[in-house]
Amino acid sequence: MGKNIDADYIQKARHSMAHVLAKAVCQLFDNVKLGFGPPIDNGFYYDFDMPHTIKEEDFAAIEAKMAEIIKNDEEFMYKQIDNPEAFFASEPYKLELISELKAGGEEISAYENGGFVDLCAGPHVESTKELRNWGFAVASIAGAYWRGDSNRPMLQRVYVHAFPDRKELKKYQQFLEEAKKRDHRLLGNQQDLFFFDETAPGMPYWLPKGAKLYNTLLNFSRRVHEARGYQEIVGPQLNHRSLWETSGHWEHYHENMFTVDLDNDQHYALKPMNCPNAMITFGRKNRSYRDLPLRFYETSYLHRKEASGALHGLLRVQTFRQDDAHNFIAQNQISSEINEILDITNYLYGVFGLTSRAVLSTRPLEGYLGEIAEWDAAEDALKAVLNDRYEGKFEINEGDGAFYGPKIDILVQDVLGREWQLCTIQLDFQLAGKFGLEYTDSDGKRKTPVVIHRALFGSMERFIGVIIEHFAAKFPFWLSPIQIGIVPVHDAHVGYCEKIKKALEDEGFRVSLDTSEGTMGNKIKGFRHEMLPYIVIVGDAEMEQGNISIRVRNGTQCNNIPLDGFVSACKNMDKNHHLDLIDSDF
RNA sequence: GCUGGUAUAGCUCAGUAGGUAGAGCGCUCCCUUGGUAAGGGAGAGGCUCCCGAGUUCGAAUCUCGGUACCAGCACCA
Repeated sequence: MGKNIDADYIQKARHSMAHVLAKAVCQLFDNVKLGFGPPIDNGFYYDFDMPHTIKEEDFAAIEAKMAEIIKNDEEFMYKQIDNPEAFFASEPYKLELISELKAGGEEISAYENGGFVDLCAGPHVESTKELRNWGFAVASIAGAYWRGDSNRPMLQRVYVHAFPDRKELKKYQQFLEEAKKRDHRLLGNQQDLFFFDETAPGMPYWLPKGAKLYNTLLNFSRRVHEARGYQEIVGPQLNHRSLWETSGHWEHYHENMFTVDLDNDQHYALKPMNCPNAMITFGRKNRSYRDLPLRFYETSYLHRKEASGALHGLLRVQTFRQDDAHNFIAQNQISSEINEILDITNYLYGVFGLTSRAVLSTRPLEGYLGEIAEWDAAEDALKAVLNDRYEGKFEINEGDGAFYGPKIDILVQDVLGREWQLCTIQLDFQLAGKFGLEYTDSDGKRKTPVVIHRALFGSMERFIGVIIEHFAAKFPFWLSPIQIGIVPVHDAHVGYCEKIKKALEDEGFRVSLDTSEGTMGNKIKGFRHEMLPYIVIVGDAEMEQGNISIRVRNGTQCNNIPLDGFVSACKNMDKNHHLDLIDSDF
């Protein structure tokens, strides 16, 4: 090819291929109106508006037509259009863009390949010839609002996977297969962790093993926060609407709240967030500057009514718990407190082997509350902290903060390189004031505290969904719902197995002994299917020597090792949250 | 909420121009008493084929409405 395949070239080629797709679709179907066709990470898409509804059956024909166009060696040529409104008269979406471009004083440019002209700023590859070795496949079809606006028409979006050669496409498709196997909904069902019922959409039922996982994680979070000076509180599930009016939720968040209307015309709502009750709790007493930072940790159940199409396994639910806290601080404690919170976050994510990056969202241009000077000071403080911690490598989303204060979001990458937003740390200059909260400063004056809303795992449900996929349900020892399975070679060994089980349980481990009928091979199969970290196997040889043999989840076999050596290894993994299983030197 | 799709045994799925449903795995029982991911044989499971209404002599199969789920969009922890 002789072309330099760098990221820019790939973008250019994908975008060129989007034109090929558009041409193919225009040739195959009648009355096609064109929207946008940009390149994306795994290829490109193009939005169409047309009477024919594209179905999966159409994919092959589209691919064949695209291949034909590519084979034709069509040159991409810049095309001067003197009267774009006339030229694109039958393309309403393009006309909209043209008028906007003109209003912005920008040039109207178009590209042509093989007689097909599309409004486009370019650049493109020289000819479809360059796309000959590319691997591409129509991936899916979906509805997408014109310009992402739910009030505007919905177009048909065709997604195409496209890579510089067929091998890479294949590799990407295999990656998708792998991701599919790790889908937490699939694994959650296979591993008996959780399920959903039609009568409670978006509200998971936790099965015994899932509940074990959930509680292990929650208790870990509790211990970490307690050690860092957080105090756990538990507020009510249901509050009278007057509370939500004070906090502003009744006005701004009503659509997302499950409300309860009583016969006596009193109205309540299930809490969608913990903050208002934390405010009430702070206000219960006179507070001194000596009490700050005051950190209330809370993991209550939250309920949020979501658009039906938004629900997605554990990653988007309607009832969930957070490792939530509200930190009340003085103005001059912002830096130190944010630093402290980022410390905890890094520690927590490190335990799971998750890497992360930070995004700072700053003051919105409109609709923000408070003084600009206060915002600027806070943003400078946050930038300084992030600069220090991430060596300048963090993103800034200008104007994307909440109306009440700037925020830091942490995005986490899992082993497959996919990114999830879990953690959010939000400064709030407004809420304490709404509740009339004050503390007495060292100079005797009454001051309003700054509040930090922060959830580090985010929602426990979403976090569990992410780590199920991250670990492919092969959890580290400390987190495994069942840590050790025991298999007797035959019935005569059951008594010895029971002794081992008791010894392990006395040390606090979660153990399962299979005394059912059936071959040991089947029992081992069952435990392996459950992804248990260790399977202890004992028969005559082990009984004689008072030892055990272990089958480690990674396939390693350790024969005739002392029980106490195994126990201390397990204790070590539990205490230090080892990511890997110890498989030697017991 | 929007666009398109799916809804049949515990799981994965097949099926019939509309005439009271099948496979594999799992499960149960019997035989096998075993040394590390499926030993052999037999059998049970759906009788509302997601729910409701309609068409029809007859609907799980057709039509309409609803619900849930799936792929996206929008929204979001």
